[in-house]
Order: sequence, then C-alpha cells, then structure tokens
Amino acid sequence: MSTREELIGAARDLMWERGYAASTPREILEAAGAGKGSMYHHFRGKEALAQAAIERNAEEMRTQVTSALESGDSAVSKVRAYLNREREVLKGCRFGRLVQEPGVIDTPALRGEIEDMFAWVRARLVTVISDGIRSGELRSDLDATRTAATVAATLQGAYVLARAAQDASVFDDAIEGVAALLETARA
Amino acid sequence: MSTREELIGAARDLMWERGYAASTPREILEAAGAGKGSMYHHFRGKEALAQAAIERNAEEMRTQVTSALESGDSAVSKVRAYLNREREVLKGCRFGRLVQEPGVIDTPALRGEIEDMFAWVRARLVTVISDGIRSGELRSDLDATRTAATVAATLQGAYVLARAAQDASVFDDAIEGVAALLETARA
DNA sequence: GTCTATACTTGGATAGAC
DNA sequence: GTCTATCCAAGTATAGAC
Repeated sequence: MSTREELIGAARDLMWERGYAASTPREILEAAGAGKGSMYHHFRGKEALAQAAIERNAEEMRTQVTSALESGDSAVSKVRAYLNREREVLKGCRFGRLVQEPGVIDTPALRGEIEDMFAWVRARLVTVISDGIRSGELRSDLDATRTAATVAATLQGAYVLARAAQDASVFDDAIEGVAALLETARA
Repeated sequence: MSTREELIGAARDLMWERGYAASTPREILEAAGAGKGSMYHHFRGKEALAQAAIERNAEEMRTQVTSALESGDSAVSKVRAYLNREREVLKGCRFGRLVQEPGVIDTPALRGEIEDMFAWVRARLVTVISDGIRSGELRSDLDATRTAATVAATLQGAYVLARAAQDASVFDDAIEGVAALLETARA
C-alpha cells in the first residue's frame, strides 16, 4: 500500500480510539511506519490528514448503511438490520465520538463531513419509515422524520451508555428496545 | 466563594466545553482567578480536581432527574418530563461527552462516577416504566429494562445528532419521536 | 518522496518565597 | 493559602539532506 494510504489508515485507527485532538502526528506516523516528511509531503498538516481519514470513513459508512437498509422485506426489518450491523460496541461510532470535540466542530472542513453523514443517514431512515407508512405496515400517525431521528439517536446513545458501563449488553438493550417500540407502532 | 469552590466551578465549565484532556490547568486557573499553587494545594493534581467536578455534576444531575421523574401522574408524562428538562442542547451532556475520552474511561476514579450516574438514571427509568406496566398504563409485553435503556440512549444520541448538525431541532425530533413511540405502547 | 534534526509552544507538575 | 519561577516532556511544524 502507498505511504499515503498507510497514513490515512493509521489516522483512521487512531482517531477512532482517541479522537482528533489526541491523535498526535507522532503516533500516526509511528503506526504508519513513516517519518514526518512523508506526512507533510502528502498533506498540509494534521487537519488535512484527518479530513482525508473522515472522508474515507464516510465512504465506508454509506456503503454499509445502504446495504443494511436494502435487506429484509419490511420497514421494521430494514431498521433492525441497520441497528444490528456488526459493530465494535465499546469502541463507539467513528463519527459520533468526534462530534464532542471543539477542535472538530469548530473546523468546517471536518464538521461538514460529519454533518453530511448524519443528515444522510437520517434521510435514508426517513425514506424507509415513510415507505412503511405508505405500504400500511406502520401506523399512519407516525411522524417519519421524528421516528428516524429517534432511531439514529438511540444508536448513538447506545454507544455512549455501553462505553460508560464498559458493557456491550446495555447497547443491545437500547437497540432491542427501540426496535420493539417500532413494532408496537405497526398498523 | 472559596478558592476551592472557584476551582471546581471553573473545572466544571471548562470540562463541559472541552472535555477532560483538553481542559488545561492553565485555563482552569485563569477562569478561577487563581494561581498554580492554589490548585496543587487543594487537589493532588488535575485528575483529583476533575473528579471533584464530576462529583458535583452528579449531585446536580440526581437532583434534577429525581425532580423530573416525580412530576406528572403517568409513566409517559414522567418520561416526557425527564426528556424535556431544560438543556443547553448544543453544549451536550456533561457526562456523555466525557465517555468518549480514553483518559476518562481508563481512569477508574473518573469513569466510576460516570458509570454510576448512568446506571442510576437507567434504574430510575426502569422503576417508572415498570410501575406504568403494573398499573395497566403500558402494555404488559413491554420490557422495562430495554425500554429504559432506549429512553436514556435516545437522549444521549439526540445530543450527538444535534451537535453534528449544530441545530437543536434534531434533538427535539429525536426525543419527541421516542415519546410518541412510548405512547403507541400504551395498553 | 522520505528521512533526521531542529525550533517553538504548551501541558503538567514542583520548589520555594511570601 | 497563594504566588511566581522553573523543570521536563510532548505537540506541531519547518528546514534541508539524501
């Protein structure tokens, strides 16, 4: 793999574990097996490398979510597939963890990618839920926008609770709970 | 107010905004109007001050949540009161934001407070929801533990989504959505 | 294109005067 | 109790050789 790709991969790993601010060029370079010169040759600096890493995360996420939301034959089963993707629960969400950092939120190039990602996920969930309402699977009084926000939020919050407890079972409880609630909203 | 209290207050504010790692003694001291000597006199170091700040946050949170869960006369209205507490949505949750940081999770003195806090909140929600099931308000096939985890997770995730979008309306959508789902689970 | 050496700043903590 | 001066390590970036 090219040095550039090694750098992006190392940045993705370290940013998942530590976030943006705490991911030092020193450690990224060590993990990538490269020297400082390489990083400053391929990227303008830490921020540009981080942006490339987030972009790569976004590509991967869109592929996975698209796949999950195509599985199953009902709205509820699609949402379940979305919630049940394989995940390293205690490591958390690559995007959600970055949202807390002022250094990310205050940097348009970084926040923009994250904002777009979450907006895209919610839009996809709105489509799935709206289709479920139209097809008669879900109650007609369900608000698709709000329900989609709830599903996406439950997933993000489930990571938070599981990490606080250092116990993935809390994650499972939360997502199973929202899936069960959605089932009670069947028409 | 005593210097010690000023230090705790400044640490609480800065940790809310920046988290633990990025809250430097330098800035805390500047905000508190104190010198380095004061901090190292009252606390063993940054970690001990952070622990005191988190403990103070926990006291405040328990008071607020207890109050919210006592309001209203039904399980759903109590949960709604919990979800609708006044909050500075875009600043996020004082506890949830810390959970992402390895420096917090890997420090038992800090993580313990946070873990206990979330476990306590979930336990209180389980009680409210269980009572709602027993009283006949909520469907008997609802799983109280899972549903409580979902409610707590939706709140945490709502903060994440709103911060990513820099728009509090996403927060409102998510919590209104979970409240509406809970209402469809009425017996 | 990649390396090492270096510069500059900041973080966390300690020492010792007042 | 509180202050200032100081120490040491680490973060980010640049310079310039190969």
